[in-house]
Amino acid sequence: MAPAALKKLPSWLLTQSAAHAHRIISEAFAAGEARGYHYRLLATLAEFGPQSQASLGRRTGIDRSDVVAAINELSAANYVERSPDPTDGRRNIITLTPTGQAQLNRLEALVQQAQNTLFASLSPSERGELTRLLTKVLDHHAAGS
Amino acid sequence: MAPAALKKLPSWLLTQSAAHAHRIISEAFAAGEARGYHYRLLATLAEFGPQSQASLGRRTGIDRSDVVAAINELSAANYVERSPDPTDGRRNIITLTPTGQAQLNRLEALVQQAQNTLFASLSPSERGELTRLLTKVLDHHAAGS
DNA sequence: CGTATATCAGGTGCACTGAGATTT
DNA sequence: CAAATCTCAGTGGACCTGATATAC
Repeated sequence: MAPAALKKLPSWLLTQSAAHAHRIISEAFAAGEARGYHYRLLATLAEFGPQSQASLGRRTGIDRSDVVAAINELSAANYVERSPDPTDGRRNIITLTPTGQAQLNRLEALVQQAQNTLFASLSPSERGELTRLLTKVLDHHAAGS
Repeated sequence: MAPAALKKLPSWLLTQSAAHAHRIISEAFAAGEARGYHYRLLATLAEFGPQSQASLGRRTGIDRSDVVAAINELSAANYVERSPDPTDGRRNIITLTPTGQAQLNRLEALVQQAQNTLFASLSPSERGELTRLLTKVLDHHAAGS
């Protein structure tokens, strides 16, 4: 149905697959009253502990500007706490609350379910191979260029 | 740098890679005064010939609503012609002009260059494997569900 | 009648830019 | 001084929904 010129284009396959992924994942997160940014931030806080917004931005790949808005929302829901860094007046320290950890656990389950929906047509070894290839592409562009 | 919870998540790898792809491809198209929608539509017209906007939407995966706007732009640049279908009063027939074909050729070259930038870290066989896996994922979600 | 087409109006999530204020 | 951090305002492309008018 789609033109051959597109079906042979890796970048098109990538962005189309990502669109499906985005839709499936968004629906999953919506069931948990969340967005992708929320999950990324909560997961990063759980893994690396309390940290500044700038650090969260670098680790999650979320723009500094969008971190502000997302933390506002997470803070309003009492999933994180925002407090000034006593040792550096420029920074806020963002801390995951127990409520936030519980929400992260919920989202974690939803996101794992979504992986199965999204990659239902791939065998476990194919999923591993896809993961390996995408990681390679990503690392290349994350470092230098 | 990014948390392990994310780096192991295929859907995250997919959307992150797609973000890089989108950026690289967008810059390439900007050099040709175009957007992704324009390329998709021109390529589809070149491959399948004159057709209705609804048909273009189905083949490119572009929403019916956005097809209208994109065809407006392509038509203003004289890349396509929009004329009523004499055999069906509901339809417009969109036709690629010679100018549009020339623009498509330019975009084709730009998009191929962008593939090399995007997948520079993959060997030819790895690119083929990635294409195969993504096609499999895409076909699964394109058909039924 | 229901279905398909074209159009318009709008919303949302995501990525991004620019500017300002503050602190190191 | 320069550099980093936080915040706010705004842009833009991609994707999607709903409603309308018209023609099959």
